[in-house]
Amino acid sequence: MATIKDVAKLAGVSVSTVSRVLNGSGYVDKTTEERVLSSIRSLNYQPNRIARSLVTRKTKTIGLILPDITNPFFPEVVRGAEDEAHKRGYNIILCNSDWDEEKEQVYLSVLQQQCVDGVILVGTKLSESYLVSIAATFPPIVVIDRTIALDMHSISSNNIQGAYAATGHLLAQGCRIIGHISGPEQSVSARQRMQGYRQALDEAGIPFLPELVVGGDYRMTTGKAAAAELLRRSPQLEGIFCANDLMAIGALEQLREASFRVPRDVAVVGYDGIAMSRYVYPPLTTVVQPTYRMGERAIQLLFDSIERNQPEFQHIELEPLLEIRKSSTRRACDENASRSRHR
Amino acid sequence: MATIKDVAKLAGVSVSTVSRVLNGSGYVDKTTEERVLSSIRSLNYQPNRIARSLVTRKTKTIGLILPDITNPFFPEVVRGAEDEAHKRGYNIILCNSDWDEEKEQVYLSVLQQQCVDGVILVGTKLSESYLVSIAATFPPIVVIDRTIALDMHSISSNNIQGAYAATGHLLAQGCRIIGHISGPEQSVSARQRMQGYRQALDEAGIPFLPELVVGGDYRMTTGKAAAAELLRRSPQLEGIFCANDLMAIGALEQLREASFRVPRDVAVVGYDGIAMSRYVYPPLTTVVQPTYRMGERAIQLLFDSIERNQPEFQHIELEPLLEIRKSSTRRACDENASRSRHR
DNA sequence: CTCCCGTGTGGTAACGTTTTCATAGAGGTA
DNA sequence: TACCTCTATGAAAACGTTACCACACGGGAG
Repeated sequence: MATIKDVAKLAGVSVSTVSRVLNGSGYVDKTTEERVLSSIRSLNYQPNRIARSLVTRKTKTIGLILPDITNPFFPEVVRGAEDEAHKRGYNIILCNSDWDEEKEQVYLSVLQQQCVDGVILVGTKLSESYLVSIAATFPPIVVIDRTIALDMHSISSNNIQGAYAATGHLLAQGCRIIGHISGPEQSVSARQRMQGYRQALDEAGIPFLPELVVGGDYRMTTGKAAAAELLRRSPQLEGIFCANDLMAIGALEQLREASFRVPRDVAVVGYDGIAMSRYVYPPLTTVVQPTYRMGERAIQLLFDSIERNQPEFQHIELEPLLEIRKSSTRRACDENASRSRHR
Repeated sequence: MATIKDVAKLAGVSVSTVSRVLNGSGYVDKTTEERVLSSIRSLNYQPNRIARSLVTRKTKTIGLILPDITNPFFPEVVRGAEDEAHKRGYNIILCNSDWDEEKEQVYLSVLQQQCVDGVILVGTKLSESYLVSIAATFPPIVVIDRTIALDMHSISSNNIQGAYAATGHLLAQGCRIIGHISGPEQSVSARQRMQGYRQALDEAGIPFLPELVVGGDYRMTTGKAAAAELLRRSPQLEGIFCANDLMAIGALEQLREASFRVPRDVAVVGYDGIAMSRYVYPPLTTVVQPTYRMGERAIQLLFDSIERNQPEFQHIELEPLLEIRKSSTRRACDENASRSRHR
């Protein structure tokens, strides 16, 4: 690989001048510039980013830590982030933490050594106090899918509102006995979705029954088991609101195996709006989160922090959107074949 | 951030000694080592990878270029690669090329500037000659999902064999008029799958009819349209072998909308084994590719090239596996659908 | 006694950039 | 003429490591 010195030698100038041409900084004569550029071309020179990073202390690299890229909620977040990063000349380093705090910490430390310019944490399990404590020695951090009150960027969607809309929809479909398969207890968003569920029941004057809530962990198999448990506890069940789509899909499977008809016997609503939700049978009503936008916005926030040096921390809350499909439309469930929206 | 100099000063030794402790290279006295280690701890020192990379010319970073992380075939490949990379102390830089040759080239160049130690190309559209031509000036490259004959690592699964098994399965189910929704023409794997399809028909003594093949591009909507076209051309259709699962899922949707029963009227088989395939209705028979393993093996190959300096290029071919589900089993297809509960 | 080798340590030149400072000519102004 | 400013350029010091070389000490072999 040719270096800046080779270019300088070939063009008959000093490395300083080549550097100035490269960065468009300082004065450089028109004709020398052309000479330099042609040397660059003929040597097929590409500046070494590592060397550049060492002196500028910027790597144009952003670390993205998420639980598991295999989980269909995350790829779109990543895509949003990567697209936006690429536009701005940044690269993304991907890390899978498996919802494991320790692994998250390891990755954070690796990223710090790697001198990334920023970090995006999706669905982190790290405590707010820990995050705030490391923020001082870290490049800017954006937390997605979790609201951090203090000195840190965060992006989330309004889980309470989304869950409230989902449960409200089930009520509007005539369901009165509505179960909830919740997310993991430590998860803030899971708790918020539960809260939205309770709030909707409250406002409809329906008492909250603890036995109608089964704890899950966002995985498909758990959703299936939870649905079975729910049916065991309350055979009269009319609707299930699941804290995410994967569990809802597991629930659909259980219902089918137990010969319940969806939505006629039991209506089901999920959460997240993963691509798969549209193609299960019956197509799953779900609360769509703006995942792509979340990744995109995260990069924008980091960019503002890094390049514009904007110190104010932003807490962005995006709106989730209830997308009604067949799994919950009891009124018009048989005749109305193509009511679902296509994007 | 503390540097190696700070550590050296605090421990009362030279930077060389600290470096030796850090890398476990050369002689260093037991007690000095402890003194250095405790200085490292008390300063919370972390070696700067950028500086290290500049001199060692190794970044412990691997670039992974794929078409679109949002496409459910890829996350598992990425996960396999990332897990294996993490074990070995490497990081992954993720790039989405959108099946766009130009974007692939841009990313390759960026990765080269970034001095990655290796590159994984998944489903690249770049020509073999181009790849071979850049290989000389590049870090080691592994091509996944494409066999490169020449001087380059490659990992693929046997597409002909997989497609042959899929089509053979449809024949075994009694299908005689079997359509094929193919992948993009430029794609080698797509052509191979077509070849396996033809071969199976051949051996069963069934003539190959060009009108039973509709060209697709691996996307769901195309699969849907292609299925419609296939039904228009040949209403007697008994089976469809799709070159990937997404198109198969699109086909299922079309068949449902056109009131064909799957698998009784038309049996459907997909390819890839994406997670979603299990949860559509009816569950999709598919040729499962060992995606996780492909990513994993790719890293192993790169690792051998980088650290062990093994020069021989390997062409690994993994076995795909036909996973039979309801979308193609014509014998026992009805019972489940009509067993709904009445109360 | 001398030589050599194993051990332990420090000094310093890389690595490929950017950045800061110095220099110098050209042209304008007082 | 003397001085300043603008333009154009080069030299050299960073950036934080590793790697190479030099040196010193002790002890065993000859």
